[in-house]
Amino acid sequence: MALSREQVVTTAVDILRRYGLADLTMRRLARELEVAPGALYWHVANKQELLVEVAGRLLAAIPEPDPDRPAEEALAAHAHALREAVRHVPDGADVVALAHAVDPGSLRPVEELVRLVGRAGVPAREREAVAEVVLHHVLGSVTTEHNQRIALDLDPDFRARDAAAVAKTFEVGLEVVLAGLRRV
Amino acid sequence: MALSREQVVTTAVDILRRYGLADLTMRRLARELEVAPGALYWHVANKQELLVEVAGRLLAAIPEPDPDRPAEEALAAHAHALREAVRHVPDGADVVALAHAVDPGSLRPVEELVRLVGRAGVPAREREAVAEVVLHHVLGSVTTEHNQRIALDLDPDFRARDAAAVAKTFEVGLEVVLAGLRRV
DNA sequence: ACCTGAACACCGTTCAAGT
DNA sequence: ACCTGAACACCGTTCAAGT
Repeated sequence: MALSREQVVTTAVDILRRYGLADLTMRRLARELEVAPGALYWHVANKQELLVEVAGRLLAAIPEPDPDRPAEEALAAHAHALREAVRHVPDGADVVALAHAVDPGSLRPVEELVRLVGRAGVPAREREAVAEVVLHHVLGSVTTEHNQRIALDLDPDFRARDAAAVAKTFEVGLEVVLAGLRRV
Repeated sequence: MALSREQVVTTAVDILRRYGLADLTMRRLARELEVAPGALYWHVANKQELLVEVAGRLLAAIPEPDPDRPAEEALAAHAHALREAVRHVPDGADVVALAHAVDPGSLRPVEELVRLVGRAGVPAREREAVAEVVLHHVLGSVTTEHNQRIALDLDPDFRARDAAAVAKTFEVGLEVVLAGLRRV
């Protein structure tokens, strides 16, 4: 049976989940699918387009924000959902950041984030700016957390601040931004 | 006269300034220095280490924060200085983000940022978390700005929001974070 | 001490030619 | 329509051997 775009993207997500971004190469992906590398370019324009699709998949399970909840609460929940979607996939945050950079507006949950910021009272002109702050915080804190994990594995002296404290970083930062929203 | 680590790093910065990160390869760097690629590995352990050094150079001109200024004012000025240092170098924000990820604590102005957050009244336990929010905002907004410039060049229809408005994104986000600091 | 030559094990992408 | 084979133009890194 013929290869499909669907199949290409699914296998790409699989490689990412299992081995991380460094192993997600077009050639490796072709090997996994038992086709020649050139075959992929029938289903996908290039690697960038593939990564945008992969990022979409990572965030696909995030639920639409509940319109009946208080705006700020829904915003916090959405930020947590974004974080969780990306936290357990190696280099997941980088892939989403890349996709957002390459093709902003292509990620449904990011668009929802912008609308939530609006519901929280931020005027239309400033919504995207504030949503970017939240998004950068989510993605940045996940990356920092992963790197700290690596540092911990590599260098056992690096036990100064333990893993639980590291994870709390996210909450603190999110609270600062939410407090800022109330004041501006 | 023999090659030196100094010379290697300086030329790397040069290539980055002129052609961006995609062109900053070990082989290209060797060509520019008129040596074999292997020669670089006498002066530098690997590409990661080189990029950490390059990031340090990009931020080297940032002045130490003025201890006599009000904390919040000094913090805002420092954030602006970080932004300016990185804004005019193609992929400068990515290089700094990478260096910070690979070797946190290696960038003097980032350490100063943490101390400024402390001076602004954030308790020691939460200083790093908040400093990361500011740093991610600075680097993230520069990346977004650059990508928007590219989109503008590529697709003239993308004139919806003009360049000046795009640059203001940074100010809005920074104000939200500063307001958050006052409230938490 | 410092560098070259040559290799190893890879990349992303294109494209004529096949089915 | 969909894929292969083969090429093009690259990567980062290592290391024996030279000076």
